[in-house]
Amino acid sequence: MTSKVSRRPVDKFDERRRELAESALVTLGELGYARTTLREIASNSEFSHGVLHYYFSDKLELIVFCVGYYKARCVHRYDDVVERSTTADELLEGFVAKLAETIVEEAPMHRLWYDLRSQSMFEESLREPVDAIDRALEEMAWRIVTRYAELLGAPLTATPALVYGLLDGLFQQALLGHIAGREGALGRMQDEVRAVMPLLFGDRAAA
Amino acid sequence: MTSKVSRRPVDKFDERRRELAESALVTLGELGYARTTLREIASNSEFSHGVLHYYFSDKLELIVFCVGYYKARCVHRYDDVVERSTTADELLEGFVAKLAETIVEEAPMHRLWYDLRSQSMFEESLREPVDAIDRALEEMAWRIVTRYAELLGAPLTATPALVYGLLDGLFQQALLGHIAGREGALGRMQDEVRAVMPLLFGDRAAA
DNA sequence: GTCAAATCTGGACAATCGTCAAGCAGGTGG
DNA sequence: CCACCTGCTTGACGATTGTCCAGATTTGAC
Repeated sequence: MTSKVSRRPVDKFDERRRELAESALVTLGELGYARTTLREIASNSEFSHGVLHYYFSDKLELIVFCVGYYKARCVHRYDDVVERSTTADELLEGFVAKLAETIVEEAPMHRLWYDLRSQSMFEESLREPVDAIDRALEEMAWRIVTRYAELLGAPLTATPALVYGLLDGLFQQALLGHIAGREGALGRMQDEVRAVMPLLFGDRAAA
Repeated sequence: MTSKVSRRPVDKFDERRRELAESALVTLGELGYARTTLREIASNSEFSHGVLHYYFSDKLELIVFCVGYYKARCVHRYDDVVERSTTADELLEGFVAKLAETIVEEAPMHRLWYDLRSQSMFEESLREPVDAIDRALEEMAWRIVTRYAELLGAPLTATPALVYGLLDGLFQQALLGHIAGREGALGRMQDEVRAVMPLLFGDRAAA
């Protein structure tokens, strides 16, 4: 109906690629980029290790595909908070709450992200897809602060790169602290974000 | 003369360990943690690969030793600027200049640092030495901003963790941009740091 | 000079990796 | 029923890895 042939190889093919990418991301989140092997990925799926070369020409292509697949699900993590909030304070509190929540619930994915970003400084092939995610995350942070400025009614002088750099640095430190088991790492990060956000705006920031 | 026995095995032993750590750091900076092999480290030194197990029980112990060795040389990178500066503006300009300079001249070491810090989220054994460096870097950043506040005569409300998180985030983005060959990445970071520093202080920050 | 300890070499080991290819299962079209 | 394509399994390969060790070499004490 949708096409002349009843079987749609492209859809099936891509669907299985995504399924394998899912298993690969679980493994990558557990072991990191360096220690992840194709056999371990396969053992985390319902297939054998040989099938990976049927759907991916290369280990690197698999990783790159995973990076892109990972991107799609995480760059809109705060959209709900941004859209639903009606006051600046509500937005800020919803934001810091979700920041801590995602560190607790998705720590393996976040440490994988920082691992891959580090690897991109050594592996040329990773730079483009990694940079694409970094830009998408930067836009995500920008959507938050512009909406915050709107609700606050204060002028926003910072640049997207500045905002993302600041928040990402605080987030990374909190993730490190949380994985290392340091108590209060998340709460401290929340306080830091609460302290930083008003600084990005004009004089009315005391609210 | 310096001791009863003319031969000092401990000193010699440690001296060679440092020598090998030097070669290891060169290799690690080029290839990253994942792709660095003991044979490659040895080929970057004047010894054969077997000697590494004479001075280090394990590959991991070698890496950990390298991390600690690396720490000693980098945490005082800005001490000169801090001590020599007589005005707040001079300190800030010296700081941002040195930030860009170290990215250009020591990019392999910095990407290695971020690589190792990421690995510490997967490898338990790396957490303690990595965290020690992170704390030392935090203190380094704190020395800079406290001196800056002193020269500025303005109150400093931020915490060490906040200051380090912010600066480290901006530094990391600049390093990524520089390694990826993006023009203006360093200059943009310098502008961002110049914009952020005054925000950490009281109202007199417009200077 | 002699001898033993310290130092270093280079090859070998098992384990593990990415990759590949030959072959099996199962459904589809003719 | 046969031929065929797709999806998948299994086992093997060459290469590379960390590790270990037997022996060569160097060093320093006497």
